[in-house]
Amino acid sequence: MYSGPVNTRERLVESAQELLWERGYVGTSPKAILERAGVGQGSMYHHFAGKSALALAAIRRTAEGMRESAEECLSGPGTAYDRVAAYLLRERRVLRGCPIGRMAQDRDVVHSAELRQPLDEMFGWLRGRIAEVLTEGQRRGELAAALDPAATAAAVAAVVQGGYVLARAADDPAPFDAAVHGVLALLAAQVTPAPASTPGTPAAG
Amino acid sequence: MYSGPVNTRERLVESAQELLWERGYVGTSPKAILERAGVGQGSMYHHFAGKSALALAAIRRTAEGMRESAEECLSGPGTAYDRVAAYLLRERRVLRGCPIGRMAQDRDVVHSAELRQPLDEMFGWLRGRIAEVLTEGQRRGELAAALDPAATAAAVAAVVQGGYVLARAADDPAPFDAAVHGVLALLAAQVTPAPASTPGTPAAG
DNA sequence: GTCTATAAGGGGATAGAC
DNA sequence: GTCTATCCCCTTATAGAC
Repeated sequence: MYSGPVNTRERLVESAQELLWERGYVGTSPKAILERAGVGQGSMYHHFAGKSALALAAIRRTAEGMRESAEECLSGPGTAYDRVAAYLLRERRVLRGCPIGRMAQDRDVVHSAELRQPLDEMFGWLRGRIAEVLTEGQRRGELAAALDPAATAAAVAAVVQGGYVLARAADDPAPFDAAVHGVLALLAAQVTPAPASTPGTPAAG
Repeated sequence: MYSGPVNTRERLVESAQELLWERGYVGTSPKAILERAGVGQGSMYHHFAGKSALALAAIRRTAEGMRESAEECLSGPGTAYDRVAAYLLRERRVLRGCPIGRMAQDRDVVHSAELRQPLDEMFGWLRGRIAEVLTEGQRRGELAAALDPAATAAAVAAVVQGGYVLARAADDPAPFDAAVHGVLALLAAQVTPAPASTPGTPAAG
């Protein structure tokens, strides 16, 4: 039973978000969206020019949500390593996959400049934000100076997206968890050993 | 102009391989396969029970090809690091994505035990094979003993799959290359420093 | 073996009533 | 604003001629 917003436009967008996540762009028909939203066909074509316009609204909203939840982890407390770990280890319904990464596999989405833009912005922001966190860690002396923040950030983001792929292929979240722990262990080796809380003041005499 | 095999069954399988790569399972119609292969509808239903049977043959063949080309890199010369690097750096048409990883995003494929099996086997083999290479590197003293081979292998495989996703979202291979170099740099830090060519025999007297 | 013909249903959009 | 009716083409498959 539908239990979302009363507003028709909202219901359409939310239904589209869910269906795009489950079935992708090609696999999602306007009819299926309407049925899930519980509205007639006329309502959709009143609020949106067509399938792609509705999909654009849905993708934008999903990307914004992802950005917010990622920022929550990455701006949290602790060291740079802690914050990246918080992002990598945050609870996910792994087998559902990433609603934005999913779109990147869809021909119609990638071939449309308009539909691809939210994906590009979202992942561009994500890589940049992780790189910022890593750079900050280097400035604070938490992370090895030799680390390339941009490349490492791309690797971190890629592990998440690739983890979803491996997990779905296996129908088991285990490969996702293994990949995340693998990259975290590699990153942990870049953490500067035993920094004194006050530089120049060894902890024990 | 079609320039593949003369054999009708072969033409169907190869056409299906290409279209599944480009458009995914839902996005690929029997009609499109027939047109690309240049055969009539009756031929397809003579050789295959239907769309999914043809797709299964195509997916199996693609998975086998990927396995062979990965094995070529991973069984090459050099240290464990060299062999993993060879796999990660091998030439790829990045924006096309991975033909097998692509299938893992497709609902109809993942929900069918039969169609998902080749994906599961391929990625399972890949993670295992990379883990073997890493374990061998540890035995030879090339890699830090603390490294978790299975987790690291999963991370390596995930970086490739996720790299494709990031690159397609950006319509630019750069994020793929950045991710690959990021994980390689992290792995390089696990390489045992300056092993003597003959243990106990320093290079210079 | 390979072809064309045919069919039942869905995809995506428009028209127009209410 | 929201609904139903209608349209044309595509999808997947079957039938049967050659």
